[in-house]
Amino acid sequence: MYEVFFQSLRSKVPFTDEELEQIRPYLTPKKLRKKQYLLQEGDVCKYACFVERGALRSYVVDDKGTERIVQFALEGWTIADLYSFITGEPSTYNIDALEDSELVLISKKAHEELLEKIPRYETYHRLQITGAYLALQRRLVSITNLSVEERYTSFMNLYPNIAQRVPQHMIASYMGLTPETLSRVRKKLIRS
Amino acid sequence: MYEVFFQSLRSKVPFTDEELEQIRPYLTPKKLRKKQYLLQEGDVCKYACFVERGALRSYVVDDKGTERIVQFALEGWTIADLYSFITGEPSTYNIDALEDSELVLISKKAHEELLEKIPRYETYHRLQITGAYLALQRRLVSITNLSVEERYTSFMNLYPNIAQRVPQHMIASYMGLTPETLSRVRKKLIRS
DNA sequence: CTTTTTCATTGATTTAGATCAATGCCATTT
DNA sequence: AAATGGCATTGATCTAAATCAATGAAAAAG
Repeated sequence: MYEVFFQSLRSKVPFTDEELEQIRPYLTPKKLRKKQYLLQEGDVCKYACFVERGALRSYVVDDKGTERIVQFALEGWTIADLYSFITGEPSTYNIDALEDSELVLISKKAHEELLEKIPRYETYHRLQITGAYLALQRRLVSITNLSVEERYTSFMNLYPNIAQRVPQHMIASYMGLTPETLSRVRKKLIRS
Repeated sequence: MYEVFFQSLRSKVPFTDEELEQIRPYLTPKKLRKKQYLLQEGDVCKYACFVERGALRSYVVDDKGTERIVQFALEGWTIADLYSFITGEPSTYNIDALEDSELVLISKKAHEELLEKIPRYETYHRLQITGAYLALQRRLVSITNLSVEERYTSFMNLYPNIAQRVPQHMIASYMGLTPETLSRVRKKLIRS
């Protein structure tokens, strides 16, 4: 169990085997069927969630009831509402499974103890956050600087695996477009 | 020297005085006059930059030559092109001073040594990145979920200090609007 | 003090993308 | 096999913001 997670740990920071065994008891496995929720708006985000298998998404719902996808997480990715996780405030996010999934959960208490006791865990976590920050920044620049066509092709190049597994209207939502607009963009790109 | 920076360190992590003195030699002071560049597109970002006094911005230039402001940094903030800083690749960002400024620079080498030698520095840096990540995420949600009016008022509430010191067209650029549109939005808000 | 330059505002027009509405296609369910 | 719901596509229309253009005011430079 936890193979993918341990592999991720190892690939970023040179953990010893003992360290990994120290980490193990802090983890909780969880399975989620497609469409089941990990977190619902209004609840406190009690776990950081590493995806071993499957696919999740986080999204917010606007006034008109439209879902806006904030993040996808395939295997090897981590997903949570970090703000709620850190502050303990109710979340404005929903997180649910797009496919049957196997997860590794880390509670806030576990996370804090790991940060304190295992310096390399802190390093791992720092690298993870840094990667997430850089990805977000790239996304922000792509939103403000690229045409919708460019954004779509850049998304497809960056995340071909997401594109294959996720329905198109969710990609539209992630890109901040309506499904109709994305459909027309695709048509235009295919023609050219 | 470095008062604001040391104050920032202390406020987030309980450094000892000795630790702070260990950090000091890794730092480089720098003054920048208004409009001078800290980083230009195509150069490698060699320093992470903490603002002691003054104001900086980072921006990218699109095909049409329009500047898109990515970030403002007033005193107490850190600014850099983290991607270029980490990877050593040429930057796509420009960073320049909006006012005469006093900075604390940390070279990549210094940063890496500090991360290794002073665990609390790693913790400080982790907390900084986490804060930056959360701010970016809030910004992304505000772009995709809020009307332009709401975004503007939320920006003004969140960063009244920036609004006071920075010309309006730069705020428009930061928000991804033309100056004309921002002007009209303001007019509308004042009337109501 | 005068001359530039930078900046904010306002108006007229254009345009990209949203919205509204309908159709057909799979894939499940029954 | 029929029925249902989720999904992508297409068309017609609407709208928010961009663009183009001009004016003034304020700030900086000479």
